Amino acid sequence: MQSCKFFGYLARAAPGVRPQLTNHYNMALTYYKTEDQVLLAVDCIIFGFDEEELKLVLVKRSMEPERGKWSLIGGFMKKDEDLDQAAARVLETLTGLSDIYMEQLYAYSKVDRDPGQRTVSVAYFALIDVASHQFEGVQLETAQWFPLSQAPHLIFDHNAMVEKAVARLRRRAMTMPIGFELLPEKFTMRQLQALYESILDKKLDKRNFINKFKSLDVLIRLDEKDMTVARKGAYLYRFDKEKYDRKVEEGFSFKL
Amino acid sequence: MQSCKFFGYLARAAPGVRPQLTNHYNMALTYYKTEDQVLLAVDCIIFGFDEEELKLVLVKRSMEPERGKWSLIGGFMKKDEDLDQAAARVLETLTGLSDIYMEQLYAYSKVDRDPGQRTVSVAYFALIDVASHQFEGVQLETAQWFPLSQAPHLIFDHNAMVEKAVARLRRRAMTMPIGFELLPEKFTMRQLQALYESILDKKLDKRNFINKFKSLDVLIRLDEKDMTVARKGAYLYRFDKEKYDRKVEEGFSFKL
DNA sequence: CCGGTTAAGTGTGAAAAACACACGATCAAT
DNA sequence: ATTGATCGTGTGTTTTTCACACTTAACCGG
Repeated sequence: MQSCKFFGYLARAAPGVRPQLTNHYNMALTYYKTEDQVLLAVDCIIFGFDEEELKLVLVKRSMEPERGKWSLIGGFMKKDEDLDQAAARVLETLTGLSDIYMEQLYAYSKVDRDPGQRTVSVAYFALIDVASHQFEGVQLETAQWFPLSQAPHLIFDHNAMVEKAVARLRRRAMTMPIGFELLPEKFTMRQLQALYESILDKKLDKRNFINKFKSLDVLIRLDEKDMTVARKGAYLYRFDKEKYDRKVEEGFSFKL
Repeated sequence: MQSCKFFGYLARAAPGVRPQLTNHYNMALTYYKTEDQVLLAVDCIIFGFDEEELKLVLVKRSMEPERGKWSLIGGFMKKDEDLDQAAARVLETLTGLSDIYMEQLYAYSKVDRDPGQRTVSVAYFALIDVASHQFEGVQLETAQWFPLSQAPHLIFDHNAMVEKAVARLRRRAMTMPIGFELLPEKFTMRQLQALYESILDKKLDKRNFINKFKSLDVLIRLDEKDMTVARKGAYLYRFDKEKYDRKVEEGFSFKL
């Protein structure tokens, strides 16, 4: 945006001081040096859907102490990357998955949240379709899908992170037709409804649901049918990303 | 929650390693040492309302270079405080205001967002009633209220922060009767409506607005009238925090 | 090949919420 | 006493939401 933004924080901290051009750099160094630095972690709440229910990935700690304790996957942000990149890297490193929908959730910063060292953690949540994104790699010997309702106690403040992520996912689901990230490319209405039911944790009426979605006009009904699911077979649908994006720009609302 | 959470990140980073109980601490130190630390800043978007329109506080940088550039108020988080505390401290230091509604907004982390040094900034937004919270102190020689629509270009990514804060405020206003923070304790319906109109940036119908709020049942009409505002005088209302909190727990929705 | 079984697809009417809309009341100032 | 400014109020219309039950297609087994 601007060219020289060097004294942003300096200006605020010492508004009376008027440094000369000759020593900007030193002053900044001096100033910054007095400030504390902290470790910045990212933790990922990875939601998945597998035709039945909403799940999340947890990793089991395999060593003492705390053997048997579960945790979100996480890692530290490096100096040469931003938080989004760190979250994507952590996800890829630990699951082999890339190009996944991720969204920043909240920064957790309680002083004693990590007894090891002062760490601030920024939680991210990710959405993936379980079936079409099988994990690869040994890292995940310890990782496991948990049905949301059966998630165990987690270390640190990870349970709070999960709760907040669920709340966010729920709000997203109710206000915009998110959730396609959680389904395969082609899906049936039944699957979509099951997804919404498990996100919102309540039963929805079949007809009202389909009507609502039809009126949103972001689905394309294909000529194919999924014959495995019923004698009669169920139409497959595809998400119309273009129409969706156009509607997002127009700022459409959506209520379930 | 649990007692010994020490190896949370270690476990994830090196799942194959199984440290002995005797050297937990050293291993953790070694591990943590290899990770980068960064400066963590907080920047505050301070919204205010003064009977007419929505404003925000900006501080003018008074020294070269960048003289005349505006910025949000901000500062760095210290090791012995969390982000909420840091935000409250920054707000109090620079404006003398304490006990103000604040909410974490988003963490900004682009590598080059602050050319001075690698800094991640967590934005907070605050809501205050301009009239009953006059600034004190010299610090604010450089601070100034700006009507939202007339806010200037800001340093770094501060404009993006403001945009996001406005979006959040708008969503809040539409889904829960927030905004009482922005009004004096007693207020007229007209003021409340003017506030909502300036948050949502559109005209609302007087009768529908009052009906909507009446049906929410979180306002108490006082016997007093504000006679300055019209010949006839306008009823004063008070926010019923108890009822409101009860409703929030029941998870009420609200749409404007 | 025919009847039985299973899940899919489909539309309407009632209730609730949202919206548009206009005029009389009050009091101060002149 | 008249004027002017602004407050306060209620109803009818439209839109959205919700509840609800039967027919259809295809496979399966006898």
